[in-house]
Amino acid sequence: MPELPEVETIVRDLNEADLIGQTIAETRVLWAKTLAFPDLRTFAAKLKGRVIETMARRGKYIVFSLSGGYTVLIHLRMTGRLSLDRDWPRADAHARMAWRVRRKKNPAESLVLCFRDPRKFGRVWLLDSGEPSPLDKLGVEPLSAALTVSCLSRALGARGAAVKTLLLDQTIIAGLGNIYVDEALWHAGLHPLRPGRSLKPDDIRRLRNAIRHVLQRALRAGGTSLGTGRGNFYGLRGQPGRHLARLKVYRRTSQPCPRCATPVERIVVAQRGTHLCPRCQEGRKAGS
DNA sequence: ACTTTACCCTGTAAGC
DNA sequence: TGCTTACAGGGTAAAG
Repeated sequence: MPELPEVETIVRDLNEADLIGQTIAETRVLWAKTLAFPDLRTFAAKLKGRVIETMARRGKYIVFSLSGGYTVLIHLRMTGRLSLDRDWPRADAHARMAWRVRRKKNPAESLVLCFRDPRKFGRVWLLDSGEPSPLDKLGVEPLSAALTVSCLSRALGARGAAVKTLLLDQTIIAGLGNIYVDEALWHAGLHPLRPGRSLKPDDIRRLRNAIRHVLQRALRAGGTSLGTGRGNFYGLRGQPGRHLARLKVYRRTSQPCPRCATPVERIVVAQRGTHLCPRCQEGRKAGS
């Protein structure tokens, strides 16, 4: 389940590959619903001949800026993966979309960017300049200087919903998912069910620091791979993330809290499995 | 305007 | 062993 550190890892991999300045020669759609705005007739035609100018990340979106003002967005959702291959996917039940890139120096050499997604939740957008974009709705980038204590205080302080629910809301902070929300709340010593408006200035300050700490650590480890299954996270070159061993509570139900050895508890918040230390994150439910 | 629920999907693990 | 069922979850749309 790629969240900010995983998506950022892939974008960094992409930027290390020789893609900037190269031309999209051909697009193949293997699962039509992957297109967020189904316009199959024009999709491949609009992309043909476009030059890749930049590749970046916003929230959990991968953003390709192409010549002519076009933007391609890729959201991996739960199980999406990208890879760079020598040829089109063959007999690959999970391949959903692929692009052949023509290299300036060696046009004969084929390079194919392939999007795979067993669960079919991932989506791809093609946007003309000025078109409404899913990026418009995104909140603050948590690793940017914009995530200040006062910014977080304004966003959370007026809301009655559980702090975990608010942190998962991409219109408030862009890029956090289930793993890093649980981890950040543990680091901050905050119960996931605490209402946003119950948070005091010091709670907000700890939360802000915890979010950045957790994301930076995960990023340095190349993301989190949970270890089982094909839906697992892998980078562009198929490398797993190394952050799993550093998780404090996520998917560690009944195992000792690394801080106080109390068994980690699992509850459900916002329809998501939620992991916490009932002692370190205790008694803060009611607020005040 | 806000909050909650249903839905999209299929690999994996648990249950019989 | 083989089949069936529950579960995982990001985001959006519909419902409350």
